[in-house]
Amino acid sequence: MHYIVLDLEWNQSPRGKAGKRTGMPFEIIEIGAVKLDGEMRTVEVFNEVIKPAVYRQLHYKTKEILHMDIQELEKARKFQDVIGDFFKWCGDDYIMCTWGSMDLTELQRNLAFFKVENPMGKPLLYYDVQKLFSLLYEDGKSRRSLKDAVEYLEIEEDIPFHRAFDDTLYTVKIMQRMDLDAVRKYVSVDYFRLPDKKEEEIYIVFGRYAKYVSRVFATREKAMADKGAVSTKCYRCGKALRKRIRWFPVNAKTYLCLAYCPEHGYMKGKLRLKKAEAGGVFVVKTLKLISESDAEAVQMKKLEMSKKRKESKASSPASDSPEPQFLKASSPLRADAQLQSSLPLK
DNA sequence: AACGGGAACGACACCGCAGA
DNA sequence: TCTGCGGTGTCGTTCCCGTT
Repeated sequence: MHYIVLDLEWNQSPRGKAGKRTGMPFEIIEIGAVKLDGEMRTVEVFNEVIKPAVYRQLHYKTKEILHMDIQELEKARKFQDVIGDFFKWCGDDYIMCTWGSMDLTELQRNLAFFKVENPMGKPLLYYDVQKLFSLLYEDGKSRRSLKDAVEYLEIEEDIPFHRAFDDTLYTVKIMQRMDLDAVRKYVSVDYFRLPDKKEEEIYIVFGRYAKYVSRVFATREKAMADKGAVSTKCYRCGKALRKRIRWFPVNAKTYLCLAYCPEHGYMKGKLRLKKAEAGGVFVVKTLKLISESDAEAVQMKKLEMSKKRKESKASSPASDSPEPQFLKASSPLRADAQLQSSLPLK
């Protein structure tokens, strides 16, 4: 099993949205990759630029960021040839590692656009090294730039950033300094190719949480009506849990819920609705066993959402009643927004 | 049954930061 | 300039429920 540390550079329409080709917002113009063995030792490298077929001029931003000119690209081979060699070079037992979550999506978009067979696994699991970095050194959510991470780990900045192979080398150095074993289980899922049917849906149990990726539904309503999509099963014991707080929206795309496992305690659910590439929506749900105080936080979040709205309403008519309206709002909760059973919280 | 006010919903804009 | 992600803020719509 090898690690393929990959970095791509791409270009976009020099005329902005006006000149954008459907199915190809970004055209890959360079591939850099390093193959590592299990001990993080370099086995082989791959480094090649690609002749653009769609956007034959560089976008000003691309020019600004990347250190390359169009003449260099014109001499290169075309995408279909380079990518064929690249996958041959990869072999067939590997896991991709990238800095950030976009490279594999864009790679697959380019494959689809040029009608090249996609040889990568489905579901496509990979390591997002930027995320692993955050899990190890920060809060697990922050997204540091590659340069920041390099500086943080005191890696010598002896080559410029923003060339595919050079950025790959920096990513490799970061991986070599990381305690990869500590975060090994935190694989990421690429959402370009989604499950077609129920049997293909993705369910991964990590140490501290579980993740589910649904198939594509025609509408948001159909997604939210699907049993599997909205269920809250304990990932420790498999028991279908009763919700203490039903799914409630925290913004246009995110919902939270709170369930309770008699054996393992409170479990928080977070559900995100995402747009699929070919239309429709799919669900990414994470379930996490949490402490009682975190469970209270979910309850607070729900109350906070309603309070915020009340305040924004109350501020407009400028009515100065001595007693704020929301203090007496203990009863008029909508039936579907009410707690299903009384919470032993606070 | 019709009305109206307030709570809740939900679609959308926008932000900030990452990637190119 | 464009995409992705996680988040906040705004505002029109929908729903509930008490009043008539």
